[in-house]
Amino acid sequence: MNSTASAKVSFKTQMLQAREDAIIQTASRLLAEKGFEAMTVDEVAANVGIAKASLYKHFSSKEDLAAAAMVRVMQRAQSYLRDLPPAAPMAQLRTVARWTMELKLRGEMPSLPSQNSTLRAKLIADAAYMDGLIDVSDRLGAWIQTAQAQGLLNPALPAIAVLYTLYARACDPVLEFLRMGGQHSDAQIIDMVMASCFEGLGAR
Amino acid sequence: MNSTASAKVSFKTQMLQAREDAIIQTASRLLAEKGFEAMTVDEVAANVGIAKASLYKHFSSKEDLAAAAMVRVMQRAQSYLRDLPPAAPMAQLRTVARWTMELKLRGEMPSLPSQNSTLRAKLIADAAYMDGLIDVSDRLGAWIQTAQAQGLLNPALPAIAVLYTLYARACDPVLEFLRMGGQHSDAQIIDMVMASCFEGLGAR
DNA sequence: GTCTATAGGAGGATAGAC
DNA sequence: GTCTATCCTCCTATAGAC
Repeated sequence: MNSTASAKVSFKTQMLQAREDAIIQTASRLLAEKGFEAMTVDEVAANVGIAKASLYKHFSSKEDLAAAAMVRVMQRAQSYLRDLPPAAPMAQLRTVARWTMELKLRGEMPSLPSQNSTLRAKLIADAAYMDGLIDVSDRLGAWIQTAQAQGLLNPALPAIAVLYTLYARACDPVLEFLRMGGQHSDAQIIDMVMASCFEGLGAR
Repeated sequence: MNSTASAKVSFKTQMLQAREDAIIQTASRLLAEKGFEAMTVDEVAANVGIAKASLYKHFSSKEDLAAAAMVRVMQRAQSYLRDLPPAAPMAQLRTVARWTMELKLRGEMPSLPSQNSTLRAKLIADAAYMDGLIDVSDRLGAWIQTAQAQGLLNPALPAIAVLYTLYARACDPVLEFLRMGGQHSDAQIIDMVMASCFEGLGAR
């Protein structure tokens, strides 16, 4: 192996990696737009600009492709949480919630398959996804517990309910409902959903 | 027409009506369980215990069937709101929110097609559905505005944001997430989601 | 690994007898 | 209106040449 051959392999690998990235990114976007069932592999391939058979060289099934997209999102959340500058737990929770809403409005947040589906089974069996989910839940859970101990969270809510609520708000349809209304900017929409999430619908 | 013939026709009509009811109810349940895309007409027919071709005598397409189920839910909400005993607006809103969560946990609340789908277009073109939606929105909207005037709702939220949030909470995945955890009763789950909805995640 | 072409199968919708 | 049997379209997945 000389350096030229080595560089060539590396370049080739990079090209492949870049293509795979493009596939995953497109899949992620379509997953957010239409959901797993309505998304077709033809559509993903066409958007990337490759033949469907080529896509199947990278991912052995539609479920695999979608799972890769979900893993990508989860890893993105992991690195986001890991690199977050230190702050008070309650502030961290608000920051993270706002970030997920921004992702959602940018069409980069595939909705979690809460409904029974083949994708759901695939994800539960996917070690990378579950590891990411557990890591994210642990980090959020630690902040939640500390914030609870500081008396900053609604005492009627167990930590698990707070965690699930934060996950659900990342996919909140209210964001797109309000955007369809066309009366508010994205920033205003996020402020409103943040307010309803943390302060509640009722007056204080 | 003698009375016997008349009774016979009426009976026959009732049978048809009952079958159509069964079809819609089954479709509604499957719609809640799996969503529109994942639900198959074969499945609905099998669950009702009739042939698929028979189902197509009642509904001319899968979209029509699903739309009928959505209209049914909407009409149910209309009559529920109409028959609600008088109370303070804020109390009404809480009562309605709790009722929708109970429906959701009983598997009788088909999730709204927030994602782009053929069903969505069908519903927007469906007069019965849109009439129901507008009626429900008007009734809730009146309570929301009164509650706002009374200073009982979060002033950071315009009425439309409150309305959309109530709609979204009727389909909140947090309900099923918490149920999957198996740590709480349905009543406790609803109490928690009600608390996070109206009081917010933050302490007061 | 990328392509074209196609197999294979699921599911929406219909034909035609009763 | 209900059935059985079938059509036909769309979509996942693969074969085989380059």
